[in-house]
Amino acid sequence: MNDEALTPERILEAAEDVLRRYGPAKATVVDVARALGVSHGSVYRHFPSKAALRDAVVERWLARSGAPLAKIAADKGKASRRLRRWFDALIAGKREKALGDTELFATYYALTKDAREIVKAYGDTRFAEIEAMVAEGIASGEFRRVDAKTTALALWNATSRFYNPAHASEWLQPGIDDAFDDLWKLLMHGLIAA
Amino acid sequence: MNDEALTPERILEAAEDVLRRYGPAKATVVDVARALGVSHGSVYRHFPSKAALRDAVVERWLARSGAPLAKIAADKGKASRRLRRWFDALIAGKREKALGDTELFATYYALTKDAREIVKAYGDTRFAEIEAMVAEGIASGEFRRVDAKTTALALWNATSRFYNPAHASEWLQPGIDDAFDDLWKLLMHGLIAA
DNA sequence: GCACTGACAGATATTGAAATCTGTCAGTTC
DNA sequence: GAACTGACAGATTTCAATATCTGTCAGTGC
Repeated sequence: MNDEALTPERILEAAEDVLRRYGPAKATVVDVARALGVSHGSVYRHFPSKAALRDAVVERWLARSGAPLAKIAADKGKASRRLRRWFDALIAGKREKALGDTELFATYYALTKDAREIVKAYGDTRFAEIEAMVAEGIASGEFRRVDAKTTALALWNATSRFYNPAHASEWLQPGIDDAFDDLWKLLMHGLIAA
Repeated sequence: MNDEALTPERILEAAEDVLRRYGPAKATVVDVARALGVSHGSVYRHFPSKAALRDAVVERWLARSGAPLAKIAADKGKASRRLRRWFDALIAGKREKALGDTELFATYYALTKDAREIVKAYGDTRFAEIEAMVAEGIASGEFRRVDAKTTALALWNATSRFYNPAHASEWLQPGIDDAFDDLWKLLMHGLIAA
């Protein structure tokens, strides 16, 4: 047992461990409580439902994933280079997780399917970062005078094959980096001011 | 019973019916044989395994899906317009199937996961059509002097969100057509000769 | 001889009874 | 009295017995 106070934070850590160990299909609230040495009723004092607990785990995970991207977006320097670094980091992060610990990645991917709201908020934040970088590129004269929002969306859509977990099985294909680079060049050719 | 000769063609039709009715999880070779009024052993005289039968069903389905695209690719006229019509037809076809009969679409999508070879061949054929259209656009001076193969791949990758069944759930989002149009404009801006 | 059947072995799927889980809450503890 | 427990109802999952399916092949019938 543990005499530390039972906090949402401690519960989340235990929940992550349990999910990592048992996977999303087998992990139960009872398991989480057992790992903490408390009754499962106690867990329900801090989270109203199993779904809410899972959502919170996903939120923590996405917050960790998004931090380096927010950092890049806030950097100084040429917008085109920053955009490219941002997408490289996005793709590298996803790929590292997907290929590094396949099972854990599958677990988180499965969880995101039930946490649509959370995932949408994460997507909105990321999208805002792209849009801001595009807008900066336009303001500096580096990019054509396109609409920042629609262009950001076009970039986001165009690159989905390289970061969307639904495509994870394709990330092992040889030449995937070249394919991204070729696509990026085409997109930038359409975006850079003449 | 039926006194027509038992042919691969008749078996495929019955298999399609059975798959449509029961779905990929429940459809059995015994069901197909029952629908034809023969013993299941007879089916195995024409297809070496259940997997081969399913593959053949997928192959037929993909051949039907691909025909209109091949036709557009072989048309005359400006490459950029033809490319756009081709992608519009690809996307419209997928979307019509996905939203028209959700269950049947899910059935075929599930089948394609086990028919990788067949799907790859289909993808190669479609890819060759794009490449040919790009090459024609370059030859006519309409497009920049890009590499046809890498550019075709870039277009294929950039648009996957709009035709890949893994994204079918997103096809109902409002503004999806505008999003595709904006992406297309950006891509063409990068491709059309100055 | 050729197309087909039907019984078979081993693999897979179904089923329903038993076990476990989720979410609640009256009661216990400190 | 705030934090926690544990028993409970109803929902979901597990498990093992049972049924069905896949793929083969010797045998039947035309």
